[in-house]
Parts: sequence; structure tokens; C-alpha cells
Amino acid sequence: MTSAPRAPGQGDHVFLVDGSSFIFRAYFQSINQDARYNYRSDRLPTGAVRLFCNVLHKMIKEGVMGKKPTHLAIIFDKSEDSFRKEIYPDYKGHRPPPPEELVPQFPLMRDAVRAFGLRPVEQIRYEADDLIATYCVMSVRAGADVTIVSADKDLMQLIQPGVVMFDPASGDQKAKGSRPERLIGEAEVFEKFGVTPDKVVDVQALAGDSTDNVPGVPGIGVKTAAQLINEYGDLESLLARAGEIKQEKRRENLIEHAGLARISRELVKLVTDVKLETPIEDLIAPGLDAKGAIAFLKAMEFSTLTRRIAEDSGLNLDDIPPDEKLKIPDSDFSVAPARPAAKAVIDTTGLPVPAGPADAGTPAALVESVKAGLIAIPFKTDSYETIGSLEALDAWVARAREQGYVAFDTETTSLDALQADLVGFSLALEPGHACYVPLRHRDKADLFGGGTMAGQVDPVEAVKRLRLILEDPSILKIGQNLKYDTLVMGEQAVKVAPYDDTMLMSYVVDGGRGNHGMDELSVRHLGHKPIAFSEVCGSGKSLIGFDQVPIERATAYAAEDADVTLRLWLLFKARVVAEGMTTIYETLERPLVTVLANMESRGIMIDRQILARLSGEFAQSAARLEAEIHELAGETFNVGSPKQLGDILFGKMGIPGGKKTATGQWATSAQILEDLADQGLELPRRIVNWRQLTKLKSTYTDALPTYVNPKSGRVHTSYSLAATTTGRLSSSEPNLQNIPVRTEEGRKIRTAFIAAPGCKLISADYSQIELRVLAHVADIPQLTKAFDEGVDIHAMTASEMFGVPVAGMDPLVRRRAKAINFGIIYGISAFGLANQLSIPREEAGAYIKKYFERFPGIRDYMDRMKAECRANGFVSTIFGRKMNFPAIESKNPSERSFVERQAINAPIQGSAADIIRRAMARMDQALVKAGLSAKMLLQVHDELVFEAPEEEVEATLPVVARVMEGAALPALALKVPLQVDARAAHNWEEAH
DNA sequence: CGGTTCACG
DNA sequence: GACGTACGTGAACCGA
Repeated sequence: MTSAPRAPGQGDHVFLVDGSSFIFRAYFQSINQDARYNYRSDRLPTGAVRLFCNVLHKMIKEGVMGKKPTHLAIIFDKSEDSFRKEIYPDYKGHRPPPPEELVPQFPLMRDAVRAFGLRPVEQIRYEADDLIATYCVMSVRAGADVTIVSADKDLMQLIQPGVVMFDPASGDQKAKGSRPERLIGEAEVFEKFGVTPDKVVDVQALAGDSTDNVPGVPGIGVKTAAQLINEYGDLESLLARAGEIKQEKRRENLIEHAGLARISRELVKLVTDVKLETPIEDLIAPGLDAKGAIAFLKAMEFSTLTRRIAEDSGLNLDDIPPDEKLKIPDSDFSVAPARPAAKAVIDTTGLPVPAGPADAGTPAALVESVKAGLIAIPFKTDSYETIGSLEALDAWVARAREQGYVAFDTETTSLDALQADLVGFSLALEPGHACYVPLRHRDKADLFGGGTMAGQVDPVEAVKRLRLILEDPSILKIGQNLKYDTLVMGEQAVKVAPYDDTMLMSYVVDGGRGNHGMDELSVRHLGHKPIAFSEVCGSGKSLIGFDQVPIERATAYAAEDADVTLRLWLLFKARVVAEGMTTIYETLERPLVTVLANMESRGIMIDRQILARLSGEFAQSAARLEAEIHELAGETFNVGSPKQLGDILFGKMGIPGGKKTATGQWATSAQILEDLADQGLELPRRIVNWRQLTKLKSTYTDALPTYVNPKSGRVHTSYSLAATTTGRLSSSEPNLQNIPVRTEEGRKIRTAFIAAPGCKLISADYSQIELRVLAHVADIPQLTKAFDEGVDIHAMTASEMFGVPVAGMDPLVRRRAKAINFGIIYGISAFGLANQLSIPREEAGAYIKKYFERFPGIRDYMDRMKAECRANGFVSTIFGRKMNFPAIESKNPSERSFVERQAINAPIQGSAADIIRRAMARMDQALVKAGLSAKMLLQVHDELVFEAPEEEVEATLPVVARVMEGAALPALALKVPLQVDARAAHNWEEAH
């Protein structure tokens, strides 16, 4: 694989690859991908090397934009000792040390180059950029074309006729955050710097560069610099005539800091006459050394590329052993666990199929090392930076961009994101390294009460800078409960993408093992208790807004939160992958953040007049009932007090058969009162009715109007994504998942939920989704058949159990079968069923026995879940979401059987929850694709509520139904069809 | 702030 | 064999 050295000339094509900058980009690209690809089986980090090899191979094989190289050099930085440090000791002074996982990949990268039949080029005291510049200039002089493979802006100064830059596509094409390949010529340079390539250094000299710590002139950014250079021609002319500049501050700065500008220019200007140790003749491209490449790639365990090169070259893979020096020593390999299963396939609808069973063999070693690393860095509250200027903020923006990820947290005046004013925000780049940007802290001592505290950043400008981070597709935003911050930023018309949410990552790996709030996670995983919100803002009566908090205190609190979030992310990132939960997280959790934020910010319209009228009616009826109750009781008492009521009913009046609650009080639940009413007693009946009316009034008709947002005129609930043990959502403030529907009086409240003018509400709900899931997981042929044929499932159950025909069935018989069906889902017991149906326990027991005889698969399923939970401590949904039940180990039999019932119910409820989550994740795109403008407003476990323009309703209904019915696909083909009923009307009552 | 009750799936 | 009971939520109210 050797070719005779030959200098490039006319018609040749020289490729100069910036190996050093590529290493970093490949690394940050790799950590955003499925981590199982980022390590060799002995946990050697290789992700960046893999991406590097892919690009290297493509370049040698295909060239760039159809042109193949005659000369090719992969050029690296030799060490930190750039001659630039001699000019300016702080050059690149802010650079953090490279990530730990990247360090071993530096030498591997050079090994890769050699293995492919090339020579890595590097030279002491010079950066890769200088070598590239020198080779570039030599080649152009000799008449050759040059392609610089890099995206580094510092190389843009080299672009000229015959020289282009090429930014290769990053990583795997479908991977998140990957960029397409891109050619950079004069036009692109002009777009970035506002000048032609030969003037780029002058612009950089003025604007400086925070990532390399090039100072530039204070107060001058790229825009201003470009304008000045274009006006005055070049840097020296500008500095000579600086006195002419009109803007006072700018003029002074240019005069005062002319020296800085000249040093800066020297720092950014690339050296084009390096005395090369590797002569340009040696860059001659020899073609791929397939054998060497395969040996290397085998040792790295990059199977896809290994195979591809073998196929291309016609070599037999088995003939080539892995590179001896690099392969895993045999002794290690024998104990190394098997590699995890292949990654999920991406299907055409964009939702990945879940990976196989949990990667049980994956060592926890990585997680442990991450954890140890995190705890090793102490929390130092006073080390956090308070950002007091836009320049300081810009530096953080630049660092975030360079790093590719940043933890982010907003501080506001309210827990309600839609009523909150942004007071400040914090960022964290690495453990212990965080800042807070105060925007709107108010000085209470100010006599006029609204004075702004000193030392803050202009909020409008700061949000512009923040937008550069939050909307940058190449920067991963990391938050804890990011839905909140997404809503806050949404109010400023700023989007947040891409993102990770540590609360949700915790939920997928630790669902059921405690809550997922930040303070709790910090204590649990980092052994550190962060400053509590109440310590900063007080609580109850003494609660103050965050804008009243002194900035120093605010920094300690807010920056710490970002620091904690970043550390938690590093930990959960490793755990989510190690525990095989990536697909669950990415398909069932993460997409819901924006989906729910959108739903919450839309809100739903309510008719306050209807509610006010109902409140009046309920009040009147309740007052009448209350008078009658006092009359019947013979005394006035607080009807709303179960204690007083119990004393009257079972004490004073001496009604027999009273039951006590766990605390020894008389139980007065509706069930008990209704039993008494059935015995002909008037008082309990009236109390039941009174309770219903006062419940409807206080919880709904009185309360709902107080939730109307004054800005939108609508009601905005808040959904919690990580609150339940099963994967369901929960809704609060107000809870719109428990709006009455079961009674006629209650349903009236639904008529107050209305569509905006010109629109209708669409309600689409899954029919019997949990029973369908049960039919699937327990594999019950009769149930499956009944769902296939669309027959009445409860009637079928009754017919099967009691041997009566479906036609003309006694409603009582059907009701019993229905109760049993639901009981099964809840982990049935004879006691519970007896209670539900008000029948003797023996009778209930007999029904259950009969049921199990007819549907033996049900009993198998229940036993299976109990055993599984006992063995693993968790059960799973059909998509693989885990739900932990640590209390399954309990010695207390009653507690244990409680957990067993949970273990039976959870996969059913949880799978149904997963299905509707999948539907929600896809819904927006499906509607847009169909050209429809319907918007999702609410989710009620098995129902989605939309608002749609009247003229689009007919077209919307089938789209919604299709997405919901197909939500399990393609990950899973259920054994039963899913059925969705969708209707539209002007209010929720009629649509439902 | 825990207990009780009741609205929903 | 004991043990308390259907599964999952959130809100209002009482009373200490």
C-alpha cells in the first residue's frame, strides 16, 4: 500500500482533514447516540473513533462531492504547547480539560489513521490549523485544488478560488442532532462573518472569540466588526483612522485596545510557512489499506464498517485477525459480558420498536464510575458565577455551543408557568461549574417599590442570547421537569429543542422507587441536599416572589439547581442506557414534554355563565336539603362533618349496623348511607344528595372560574408526567381528569366546557382499552374473539359464565359480569367483588371460581405477574416500561397482597397509558400532515379532547381515530383491535 | 397536616 | 395462617 511520493500539481486534489476538531465533534455527537455503540465490550470508550472511521472510510472511498483525493492528510494538534501561548498566555485558557471518555480515544484516532494506510500529521508548537494552512497555500501555488475537511470557523480565512471547506455529515443519518454534510465557500463565509474570507482574520481580531479566549476589542461583536472592516478596508487602516468613528464608546475602545486587536489578529491568523516535518509529497493518497483497516476495526468491534470494507475489498473477514496491540486481551474478554442486543429498528412512522429484554448483562461499572466521578466533585455554593453583563453571558453561550449540551433552569415569580414572570435563569456546563443570570430582581428597599436591583442583565437582550442556546439544534438542553421551563420560555416565544429531562429519566429507571423531584433525587443519588426553595422564598404567609430574593442568594440557589440537574443527567444518561430503557424514554416520555406543554398553554374555554347559574341552583337545592336534614335530625349540625354526622346517625339516633373506619370513627361513606336509605331511612338519602350537590359546587362550579387565566380567558390545567406508578398522567390545578360524567346533575358541568367560536370540541375515547389489553396480555381466546367481532364484552362474559344467551339478557346478570371484568383488572378478591355487588362473599367467591374456570388464562396471568414481581421487584408494560414495587418484599401479609394486586393491575393500566402516550406523541404530526388545524387540549386516560374549526371536523375525526387505533403499531401487533369512538359538538357533554 | 369523602379513568 | 381488601389519581373539607 505504498505509492511513490509526489508533490501535488495541476489537476490534483488535496484533502486536508482537521483531525483534532473532528475528534471533539465526533465525541459530542457520539454521546447523543445510543451508548451501546459508544463502548467496546470491555467498556473502552470508542464512540468518537467509530464516527471518525465512518467519515474517513467514506472520504477515501467516495471523495467529497464527487472528487477523489490524490493527496490526503489527517492533521492533529500535537499538544497544548501552541506558539500562540507565547504571544498570549491565556490563549484557549478557558478550555476545560477534555472529557474523561475522550482521552483514550486520542491515540486510537491516530491508530485508525495508520490502519487505514495513512500517516497522521502533527508538529510540535503548531496547531493543526497552521499545518493545514501551510499545506493549503503550497498546494494552491502548485495549481492543485484543496478541500479542507472541517467546520472550524478559524479555517475559513483560507477559502479562496480553488479552496473549499467541507463539513461532513455527522454520525448516523437518523440520529438525533445529526447534521447533513455541507460545503463551505465564500458565500457561507460571508454569511457567517459578513466579509470575504481574506478579511475574516480582521473581523476575528476585533470581535474576539470566547471559545479560544481571543480577547478582541470590548464591545465589538462580529456584526460591528464586519461593518467596520468593510468600511475601512482592513484592520490596520481602521486602527489608524479610529479617531473618525462617531460612536464615542466604540472610538475609545478601538483606540485604547488597538494593541489587543493586533494581538488577537496574530492569534487567529494562521501560519502559512511552517517548516514542515512531513513533506507535502508524502501526502500522496495510497488508497485504502483494507487489510489494516479490518484488523483495526475488528479490534474496535465496529462490525458494520468492518463488514462493509470486507465486502468492498473482496477480503474474507475470517482471514484477518483483529489487531494484536489493540484487541481485548483474552483473559479480559472471557469475563466480559455479551454485548447488548441490536438497537431498535426505526420504522416508517418514526417511533422506534422497543429493544429486546433488559440488558441484564450490561455491567453497572460505567454507572458506578460516573457516580463516583460526580460525588468526587464537591458542591461549592460560593463558586457559582453571577452573570452581570451580556459579554459574560455570551461566553457561556459559546461554551454551551462548543460543548453541545448545557443544563438549564428558569427562576420565576410563580409555580404556575403560564402566570410566571421570568426573573432569571441558570446554566451549568459541568459538575461544579454553573452560573445564574439575574434579569428582573426588584429592590424592595426602593422607595417607589419597583426599583431594579443593580448588577443584572437586560432581560430582552439576555433572552435573545438564551434563545441562541435553547433553539440551537446542536445543543442539548438538560432540565429537571422541563415542561415548566418550556412553558415559561414559550411565553417569550422561545422554543426548547432538543432536550433531556432528568425527572423523566429518573421516572423510567426508578418509577415506583420514590418521587422524582430534584431535591429528593439529589439527596438520593448525589448525597447532597440542595438549598430548599422555602429557605430562599419562605413559605405560607411569609412567601416572597423570587424577584425579591437578593441576587447573591438567588445565584447560590439557582446555579446549584442547574449544577444538580447536570450531575443527575450524567448519572441517568448512563443508567437509562445501561438498563435498556432508552427506547422507552425516547418514545413514551421525552416527546410528551412538548406535547403537554402545548396542550397546557392552549387551555380550554369555559362558559362562566353556565357555571354561575349551576352554582346558584346547587346552592339552593343544598340549602333546602340542609334544612330538611336538620329537621329530620332534630338539631342543627355541620352536615359536612363526617364526625358529627356519625355521632348523630349511629349515636343519638341509634341506627344499627354502623361500621367504623380505621381510626375508630363512624364510617359515613355514600355506600353506607345508601344502604341505610335502601332500608327506608330518609335522612341518609338526603345527606347523600346534599353531599353530591356541595361537592359539585365547591369542587367544580365555584372553583373552575377561579382558574380562568386572565390573559387567555381559558382554563389551563397542569399535567404531571412522573407522578403515577403506572405511567398514567395526572392533572391538577385544576384537575380536568375528574370532571363529573356519571350523574345527570354532574354532567351539566360538562356543558360549560365549550369550543372557541367557529370551532367544535372533539372527544375521542378508546373503547374498553384495559379489557382489550387484558385480552392481549392474558391471551384469552374468547375475549379476543368477542373484540374481533365487536360484540358486547360484558354480555359475552355473562353468557360464557352463566350459560345464558346474549340476546334478551337480564341486565342484572350483565352488571355482575361487568363488575367481575373490572374486578379482574384490579386484582380481584371475593371480598372486593362482594362489596361492589352487595352480595355475600361466598357468592362472589363462586363467581370468581367460575370465571377462572372459563378463562384459565386470566388466572395464569395473575399468577405470572405476582411471581414476576416477587422475583424482579418490578413488572412491565407490553412496551417494556418498568414499574417497581419494592414493597413486594414486605413481611406484612396485607401490605404484600396489596402490592400483588398492584402488580396485576399495573401492566394493564400501564400498557393502556403507554398506548395513549404513543398516540399523543404522533398526533400533532399526523394532523399537520393531513392539513388539519385541530389541536389537542385534554387527556383523560383513555380519551383525548381536541378543538377544531367547524369546517374541518369531519376530516379530523377519522385522522384522530386512525392515529389512536394504530398507536401500538408498529412496535407491537396486539391480538385485539383497538376501537376509538370520536364525536364532535359545541360542548364536552355532547361530544363525549 | 392527616383523615375522610368523592369526582374521574 | 394471618391480614384487610378491589387499581390509579386530585381536591375540598373537617378538626386537631
